[in-house]
Amino acid sequence: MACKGYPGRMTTPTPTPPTTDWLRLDQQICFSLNAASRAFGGVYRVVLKDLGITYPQYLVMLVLWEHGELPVKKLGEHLRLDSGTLSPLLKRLEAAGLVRRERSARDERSVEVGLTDEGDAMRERALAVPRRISAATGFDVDEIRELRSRLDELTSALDAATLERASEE
Amino acid sequence: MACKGYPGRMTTPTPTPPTTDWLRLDQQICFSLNAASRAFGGVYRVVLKDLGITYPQYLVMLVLWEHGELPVKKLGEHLRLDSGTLSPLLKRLEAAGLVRRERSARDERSVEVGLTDEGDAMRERALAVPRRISAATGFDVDEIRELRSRLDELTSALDAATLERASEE
DNA sequence: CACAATTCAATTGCGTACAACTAAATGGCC
DNA sequence: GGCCATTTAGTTGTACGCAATTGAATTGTG
Repeated sequence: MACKGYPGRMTTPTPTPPTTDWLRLDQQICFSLNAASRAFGGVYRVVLKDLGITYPQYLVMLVLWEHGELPVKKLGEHLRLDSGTLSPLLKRLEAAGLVRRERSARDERSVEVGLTDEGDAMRERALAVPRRISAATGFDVDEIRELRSRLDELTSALDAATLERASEE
Repeated sequence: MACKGYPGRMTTPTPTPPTTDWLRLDQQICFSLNAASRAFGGVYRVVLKDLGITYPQYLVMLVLWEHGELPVKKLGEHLRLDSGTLSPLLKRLEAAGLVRRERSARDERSVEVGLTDEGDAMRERALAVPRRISAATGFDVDEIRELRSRLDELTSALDAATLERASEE
């Protein structure tokens, strides 16, 4: 590295930001959101170690436990994920023996994803997960519900805004 | 693929889940959180295209605009990120001409990250970003603040829980 | 001063995310 | 039936995020 020795500073650090500085990190809702999301990731990593799957893989299993066999497309709609993310993820779940993938007979473009016996059996063990996670948040059920609905509102608004901007071009 | 032809279903889709099914996707706060975080990502991707940086890179710039020159370690503390994430990210910002990295003279282990003139100048253009993002959320300032503090509580609780579990082993 | 423990950035390896593209299959439409 | 737009997974390339490791520099202790 070394970057040829340089004395002291490189640039004037913003002299005196106004009291309402819209660029302050702690003002950014997105940062709090991102941080909370990653903090959850940390807890799930610990809790899911028993099951040997990652958090996104756990989400896929949730959908399959709830809905049974499903084409990749539908899976992606439930999870907000596209095939670029799901294809390799599903291959890993398949390699782990938890799901099975097969071309649909009626529509050869579609791939149906279903649980193996082992994947189905994991549901029992997974029942302990939500309680452990819930305990880690320190929030009660009503607080969680409230926060959840707020976040879902936010997501809807953001999705709508993204589509608007995309269509402006 | 082909998976040797298989007729109909693969596994019994859970027969009749109890009314309070803790494994339902829409019950998971983490999913709402994750979805909101990625929805933000989408909006930022559009808004930040003008500046030619990604959202995590924008967060780094926020910290540098606010605090001026900083060692990688401190940057990571502000952002909850480690060198595994920051090192390559900072190299990209350096390649883009926005930041400069140099070994500290006092402590050769440490690398000081500072803004270039170009990086400092970008601050002006970035002032438009928070307003555009805020508009996209459809939330007013108080709602945002409320949500932010809730999320920060959540993050603290989750971090504490992660540390507890880690120390249990 | 010597030497072990610690600190710090970088690297490696793995697993998401997502845009852009490819290729196969399907469904109108003439 | 032949043809074209659309749908669907998969692949490629780029960029996080994080655990684990490496290697250099520093600090604490005798």
